[in-house]
Amino acid sequence: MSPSSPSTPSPGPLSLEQQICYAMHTTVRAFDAVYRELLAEHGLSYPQYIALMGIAEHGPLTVSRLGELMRLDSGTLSPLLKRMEAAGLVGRTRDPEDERRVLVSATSTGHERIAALRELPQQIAARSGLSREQMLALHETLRTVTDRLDAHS
Amino acid sequence: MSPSSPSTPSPGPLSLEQQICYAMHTTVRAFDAVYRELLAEHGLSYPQYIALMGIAEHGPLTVSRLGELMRLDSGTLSPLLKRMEAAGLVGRTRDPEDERRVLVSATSTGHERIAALRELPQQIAARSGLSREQMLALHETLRTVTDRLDAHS
DNA sequence: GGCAATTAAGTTGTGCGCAATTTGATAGTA
DNA sequence: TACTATCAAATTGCGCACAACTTAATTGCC
Repeated sequence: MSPSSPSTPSPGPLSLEQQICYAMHTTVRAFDAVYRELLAEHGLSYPQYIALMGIAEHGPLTVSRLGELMRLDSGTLSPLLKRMEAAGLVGRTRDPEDERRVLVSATSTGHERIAALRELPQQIAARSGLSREQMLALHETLRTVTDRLDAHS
Repeated sequence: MSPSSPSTPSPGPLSLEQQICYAMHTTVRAFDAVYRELLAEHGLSYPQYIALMGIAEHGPLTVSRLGELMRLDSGTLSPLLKRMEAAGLVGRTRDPEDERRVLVSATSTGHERIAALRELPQQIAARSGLSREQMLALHETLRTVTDRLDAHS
């Protein structure tokens, strides 16, 4: 009987290389390295780049709203935003409407930094070697997976 | 002119949600949460699970070999392996052939832990909601992307 | 043999990430 | 009004990750 037969769903312990978590882990490491390289000269880390993009695009927003966007909590965002504030990229002010909230917005320096990175997505796309169709397919698959994983919890 | 016309490759700064790095970041966060939940009762973190799989499968191997497999350096692996040794999951011994090297191997407890996690890949696959074909396609795409990203450096 | 160059792990410092807790502000209710 | 509950952000503690450096062992070359 073939090991891929439908009647043998678990043909022994799955090898590491066959597991999706391993593939994801490996790909993320590779992406990380490339972003690190391309962002270094702009003084941004990969999470900072995503945060700055989100802040610049979605206007002044609260820490928890940014947290929903990035799937990160205040334990991660608070120190990250303080570092970005110290770097002059974002401003943080208490919301006068509700002093519990902190509104984060991009400074002009922050906007300039994002503008200077206008070409980054294309650079990454080029390095990834995926066609536009493959890129869209991957994007769609990632969105589907994320939604499904979320649905369970 | 349509914004997706071939003659307009960069129709203004790309929105965060359209960027592949954002999709990857989001998906990884979602996967992380699920692995964290399923591995908690086994006393393993996600990186420890991958490391233990690799060690159990690829026999006694050096720290640097494991580093190639996981794309991590000694700065990450040394403390991680020490924690796993303290937990009784792996053994570390200097290679008598070359005292610079440290050979890492899974203890019987480590093998048992992996055996107890035999069903994890299926559980993850089920939660991800991808068909076998979609899973294989995603896997293939990830491998391709990783290879291409590596090729550039 | 002696000695510089290389190699393998480990250490230090900084940043990202989460769980659990704390601080401070708002909302609700007696 | 006062008291409790809830909510937002920050803090603490621990683990993962990399860059840069250190330590110790091996190799290569004289």
